[in-house]
Amino acid sequence: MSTSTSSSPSNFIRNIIEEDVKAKKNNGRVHTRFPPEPNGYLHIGHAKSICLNFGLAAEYGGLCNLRFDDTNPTKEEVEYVESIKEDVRWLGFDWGDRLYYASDYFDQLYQYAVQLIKKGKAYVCDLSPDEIREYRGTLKEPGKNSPYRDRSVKENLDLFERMRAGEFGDGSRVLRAKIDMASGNLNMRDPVIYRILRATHHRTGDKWCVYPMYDFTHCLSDSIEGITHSICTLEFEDHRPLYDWFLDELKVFHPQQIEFARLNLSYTIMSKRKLLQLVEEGYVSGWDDPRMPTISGLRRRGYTPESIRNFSERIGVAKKDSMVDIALLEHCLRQDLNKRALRVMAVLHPLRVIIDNYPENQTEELEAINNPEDPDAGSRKIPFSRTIYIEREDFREDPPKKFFRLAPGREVRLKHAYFIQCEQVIKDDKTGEIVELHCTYDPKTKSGSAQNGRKVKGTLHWVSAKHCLPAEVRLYERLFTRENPDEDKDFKACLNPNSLETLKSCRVEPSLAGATPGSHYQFLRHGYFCVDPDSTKGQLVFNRTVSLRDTWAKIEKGQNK
RNA sequence: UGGGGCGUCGACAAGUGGUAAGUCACCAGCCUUUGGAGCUGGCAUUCCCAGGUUCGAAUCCUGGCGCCCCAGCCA
Repeated sequence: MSTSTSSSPSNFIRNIIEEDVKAKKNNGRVHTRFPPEPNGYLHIGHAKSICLNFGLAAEYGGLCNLRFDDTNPTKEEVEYVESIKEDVRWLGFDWGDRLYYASDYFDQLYQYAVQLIKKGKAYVCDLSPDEIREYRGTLKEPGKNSPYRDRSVKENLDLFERMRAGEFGDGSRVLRAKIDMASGNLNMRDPVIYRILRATHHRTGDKWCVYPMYDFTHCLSDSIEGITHSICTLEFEDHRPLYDWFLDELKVFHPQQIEFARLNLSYTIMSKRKLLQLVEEGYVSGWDDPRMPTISGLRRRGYTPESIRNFSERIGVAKKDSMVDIALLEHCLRQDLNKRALRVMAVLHPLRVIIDNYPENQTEELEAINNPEDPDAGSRKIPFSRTIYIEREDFREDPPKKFFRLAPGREVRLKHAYFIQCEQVIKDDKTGEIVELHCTYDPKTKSGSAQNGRKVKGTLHWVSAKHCLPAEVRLYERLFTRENPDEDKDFKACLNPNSLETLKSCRVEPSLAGATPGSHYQFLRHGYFCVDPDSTKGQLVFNRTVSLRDTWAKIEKGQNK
């Protein structure tokens, strides 16, 4: 994956690294890491971070670790670590033999804590959680010292050891860093660094009943791994002074932290907590529901790793809070799929068409190109016969201006086949619904062009009734109706009730028989679709990944105004 | 003056004292056996505002204004 440095847009992190390398800082070494907590599935926001960290390392000939920040056993599960590994791999990145867990460092971390105690820089505090909060003060008023702040080193060492040995109850005591209760930065007001928690950890089991807090763990884990550039999101800017304090007091390798703005995407939410809520309360079918912004959801929806990586590159990296238009993500997707997706014909809302002058029992095999964007994709044969299905919306009994599809008396082209002309409309006597069309074809227009140069405005896709395959098609719209669902008091209030439409009686061309889950196609004139794992032998199921740009829909919308 | 950040087109985003890149979106046209794709053109006399320094300021200085983050024994 050699994204050439020259073509990559400049950003402030690249500039910093560039200078560090030039100045031979860390001997010119670049080592990053992607540090997720295994408490949920990864989403597109994480993808930005993954691409950044792995991308930067690759670009400067460095390394990138995958490390799980697993310091809270009450929220973490192996299911999540497995999904995270799968997602990072799927995105196209390789952590080599550098798969780490903060829990691997628990012994070392414990020793670091002991060192702080010995330096008189940490103490065991018996205040209750409520009391700690009270003593912390407020944003504008300083806090006050804990009555336990001046315990002797000896007593602290003894108490901390007994905390670890399980002598005290959960939450009864904590180990705190002794810094400054009057600091304007709340993170510096004697933060908790160890708490007592009797919970089985997914990796260390019941070995520990004290667990280090994130702030203490994270910076020291980066230090232990020799991370040169600790890239994280903006909200940790306030924590940097604390990290600096730990690192300096302990006199260990000091990574450089750089903060950037997390990704916000229009019409979607990125909060793991809220995503979990959608899953648990059944608003979606799971973490990999194709409407979810999770990596697994995007994958099932039909997104490609290439499109996500390209997107990550194009949104840039900065410190400004921003909201990226989801149209950009969709653009990257279409751009990728346009080049690689095989074109096939599928009719989503079938309308029967009988070609009266076409021989009753004849079938022709017509040549169809697989992808006009890719000559190597070759071509295939598709069957044509007297009865076909076309898209219901491709016929209008009373066509509006600029509608150049089929209508009574009109002639259009059937893609790869013949020109047909509409002769008769058959309706249901009771409902008035159009049930079928009778047309005639011009045998001299085979493969779609007239010998006499006659032009036709519209080209329709179709399938042969006798040969087509049944299929289910799932159409997705954005999950939320508001550009920024987080602005709502209850983000679920703007959930889009029409985010999923399931079409059960679709017809697709026979070449799709045996299509495997995950494969991408362009349904001509509709959009890009992929085969869903729910497909069975008798019933193919397709997800609409993204629609094609629809100029007609835009025109018609304008006409109705 | 609690602390920390951030303000460049509708949305992203380069630019780091030499006279506003690029992308998405949008608009117009060309082309087309996908109303797809592609191609061409348009789209910030101005960079949150006001002063100042300078031959020259988005970039430097001063003062405002606006937005985001922080009071978990979560990460």
